[in-house]
Amino acid sequence: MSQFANDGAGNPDGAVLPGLPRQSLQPELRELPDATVARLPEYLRALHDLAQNGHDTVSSEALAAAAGVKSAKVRKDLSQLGSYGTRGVGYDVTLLIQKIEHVLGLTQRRNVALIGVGNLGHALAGYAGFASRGFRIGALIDIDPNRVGEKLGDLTVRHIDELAETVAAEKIAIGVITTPAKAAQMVADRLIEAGVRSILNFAPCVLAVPPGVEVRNVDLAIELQILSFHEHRRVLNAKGTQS
Amino acid sequence: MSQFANDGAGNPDGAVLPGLPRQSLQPELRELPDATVARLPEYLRALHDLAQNGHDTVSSEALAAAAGVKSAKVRKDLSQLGSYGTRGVGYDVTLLIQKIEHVLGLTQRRNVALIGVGNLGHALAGYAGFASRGFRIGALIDIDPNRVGEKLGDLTVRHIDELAETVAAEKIAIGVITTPAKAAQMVADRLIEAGVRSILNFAPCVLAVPPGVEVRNVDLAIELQILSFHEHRRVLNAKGTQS
DNA sequence: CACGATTTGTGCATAGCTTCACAAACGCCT
DNA sequence: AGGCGTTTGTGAAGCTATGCACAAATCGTG
Repeated sequence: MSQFANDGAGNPDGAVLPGLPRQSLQPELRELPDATVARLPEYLRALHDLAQNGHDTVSSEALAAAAGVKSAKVRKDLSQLGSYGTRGVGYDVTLLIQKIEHVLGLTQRRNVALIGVGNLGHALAGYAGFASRGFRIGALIDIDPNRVGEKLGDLTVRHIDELAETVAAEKIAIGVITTPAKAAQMVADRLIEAGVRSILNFAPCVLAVPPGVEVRNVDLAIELQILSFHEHRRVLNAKGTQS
Repeated sequence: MSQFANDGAGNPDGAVLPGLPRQSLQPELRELPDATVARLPEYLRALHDLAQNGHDTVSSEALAAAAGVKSAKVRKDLSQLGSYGTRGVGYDVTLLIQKIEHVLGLTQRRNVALIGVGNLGHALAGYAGFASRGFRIGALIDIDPNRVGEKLGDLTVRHIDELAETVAAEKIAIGVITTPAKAAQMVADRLIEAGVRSILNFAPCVLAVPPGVEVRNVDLAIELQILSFHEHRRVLNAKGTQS
């Protein structure tokens, strides 16, 4: 497996810096609930839509509708940022966008390396949504010599042995793993060794990483299986009620 | 937007059939906590790995390690299934696999329609992970006449106007939306009208759907933004402690 | 300037999830 | 048979997140 203890990499979990106080401190260092952090990007997306549609201000009610949550949640989340809405009016859209982008650290563009240029890797490399939301794909990496050298847009696929140099040269902050599962741990280890501390893992496996490294997993089959459960449950319930 | 009230489509939420009792009933109809349902697929993946490596039984401790969670969680989750582990020994791997697959409704293969055959759609169409985990891509749909007719593997891209017939003919249970955001709501409406009640949405937007329809959202940019937050936070903390 | 309509910010209750800790159950060995 | 080490299943405690409900603040208008 790996030289690291398994600290439970994954989205559902995540005690974040358990030693620190949740309240007070400079607003910069205040601990934010994970659930809130996960929703801020959704608000941000909604706010950008609203801004595009010419809204200057937005009420928690309206923002909640646009983001698919309840208004109380919005208010509580935003109050965590020490945000300045004005009572009777709502939130200033552009101000709120700035605030959220600041908290999420999106004021500087972050460079992403994509490791594994197969099916999914290709798709992500060509996905415009990254660039438009504050990220730049700064490197494409693979282990297959046949793929190395291939050009995609203005990037050339490089070999994984050049990972460390590439990470340094391109100031890579985030590694996206789109390799088969059996290669993923090795890739993660190398990324971490190269100094990367944020990993988005599409491989269907659990990565063991040392503390301080943040992993988020996206597993498409798992999503489908969860849907399958509800689908299945509907059928059972239907049978249950009709008898 | 849509004719439906926004019920808060999204992963973090989801009150599931609030009216029903959580306990007793036939074990088939017992309500399962959402958090548990979300983890069952992870256990399943780990169990398949273990089975492949020749393990006959597994302790909650070992399974927890393989799935990246704590052992108490595993035990509680599995006890929800009324699962039969044996004390002093652990869980029978193949039995547990069967049990979980049964609960998730994976005993029958489910057919998936993929709407939006762009970058990401192509990648998913070619992704072997679906087939190997109980799903079959039964239809490829697009709105662009230039893409309609294109062949991918043994499937031909069909026009969205044929969606309803295709859903019926191919017994589609799940719709996967990989269109641009502005088309997603329309696609969702059509899917629902055609009888689909489970949607996996890759478009960066909130879908409004009527009650009884299950939506799961996967937004890659959001995952990156959450990572960005932690990255940013690390820097702030470093500055905070060094002064 | 006062009033009414609106909307935020938040204390509090509730619900849901996680973790601990331990008794009960099991297999194995003597 | 009995004792020992192991491991499950679960009650209870603690923690996090959600949602309600309302006081405080703000704007517009007469």
